[in-house]
Amino acid sequence: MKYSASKENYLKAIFHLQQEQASVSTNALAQALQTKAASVTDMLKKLKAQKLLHYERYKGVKLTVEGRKVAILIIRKHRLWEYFLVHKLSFGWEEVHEIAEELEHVSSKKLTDRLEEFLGFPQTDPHGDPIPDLQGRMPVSKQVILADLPVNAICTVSNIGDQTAEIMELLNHKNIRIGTKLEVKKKFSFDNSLEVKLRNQSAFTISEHLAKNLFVKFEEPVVEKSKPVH
Amino acid sequence: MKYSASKENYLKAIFHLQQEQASVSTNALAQALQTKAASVTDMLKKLKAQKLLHYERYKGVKLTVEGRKVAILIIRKHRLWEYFLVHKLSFGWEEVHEIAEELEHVSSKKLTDRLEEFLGFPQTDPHGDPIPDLQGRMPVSKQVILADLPVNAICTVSNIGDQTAEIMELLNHKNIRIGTKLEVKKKFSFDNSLEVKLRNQSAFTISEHLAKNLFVKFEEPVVEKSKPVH
DNA sequence: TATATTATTTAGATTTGTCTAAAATTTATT
DNA sequence: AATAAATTTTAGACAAATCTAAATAATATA
Repeated sequence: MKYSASKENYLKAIFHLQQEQASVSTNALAQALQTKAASVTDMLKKLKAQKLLHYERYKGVKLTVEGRKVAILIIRKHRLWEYFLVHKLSFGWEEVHEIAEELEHVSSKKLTDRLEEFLGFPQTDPHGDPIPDLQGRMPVSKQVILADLPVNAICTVSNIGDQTAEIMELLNHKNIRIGTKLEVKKKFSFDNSLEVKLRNQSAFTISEHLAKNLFVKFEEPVVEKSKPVH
Repeated sequence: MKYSASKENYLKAIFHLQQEQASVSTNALAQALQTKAASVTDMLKKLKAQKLLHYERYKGVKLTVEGRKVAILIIRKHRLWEYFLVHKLSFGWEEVHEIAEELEHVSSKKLTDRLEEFLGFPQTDPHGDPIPDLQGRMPVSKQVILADLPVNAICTVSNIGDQTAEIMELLNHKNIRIGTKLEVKKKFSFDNSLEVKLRNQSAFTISEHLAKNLFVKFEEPVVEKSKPVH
């Protein structure tokens, strides 16, 4: 079955919002899709008629199994194209989202699968988000928020929360990207800012806001084992 | 300026039809776009209002300079994507047209230009059609129809006329593609069929219909120079 | 040239996705 | 619990792109 770009965007938005809350409200969708609540209601009725979601008026929506499948395949396309744009066409990671929003609606399944092969079956997109496989299985990455790490923790940035142009600008400036290794040097309880250090660089401070938007893979701090004396 | 996929398709179709006739009729467009004449009339009015074409009722249409520019940029995108699909994703040349019809409407100019660079600035698409450059200049290839060649002529296939799945199927079967060298062995006036020969292959017959759909670059037949006796 | 045929346009509908404004429902607050 | 506030839905409208059927214009034919 083929759905309009607009419908695909609704399904995708619902999928993402469902990560936070099991049931998604009309208003939340309207905000996510930059449209009006009335338009959302209209569309939900159509998507319900197509059995892509469970919806009862005033109750919010959930995707059906089918709706979820469609959403994941869009996300798969989006992330594969992002990977292509960054690693083959040398785009900056902060500029690819918008273009991928268009490319993800190109329908050919064969194209998606060939693209994946051409890219060497990447596991995550340039923002660190996992790429669902062609059966629509998406690895769940168990990552942790940078803000939650203890002092002296060493970690690798694996994902960016709010992928806005603003955060990307800041991260570029601070030279932080997916895969960057960080060490937490100090935490200030006054404003919850923390001081971090990159390899071969002096430490600098990042705000609580930023630290809550950086997902990392946490590696246990290496304990300086004192050499046995003999 | 950004135009809808539908409008872009109209401009593209008019451009192609203008290669044949200076002025394009409503019916010709309806047929090319697989739609009804009434729908064409409606759209022509809108495109005229946007100054993309010259149109007076009952008189047919021509693209304006602006309309032509838009059309060529779509064609540029179409052909670059076709090249990508064949040379990077290993698609067969007969299956890429449909996918490129979708990809050509992705708007980012930067994407198109980066793609062109990534592909190494190809001059023609997999069907042999020239790829316009980023200023919208398109090389005019002076090719000739295979049917018009004299006996003994040697030529290289440079373009396919009607790029339908049907002709592609036939050409694949006969092992003819862009770049294939052919020698015209015989011409039969009875049905205008002709016998051709590929390198290292025995001669076979092709129909007039096919011969009129194969564009070739003609090389003067090599005259067997008798070796000087001494 | 008058008439038949074909091509094109107009008029009026339809579908998709959106909107505003008003009404209905749910949730929060006194 | 009654009322206020917020959320959600309905009703009615609109723009884009399409359609059918009828009307009009251009072209071909007798």
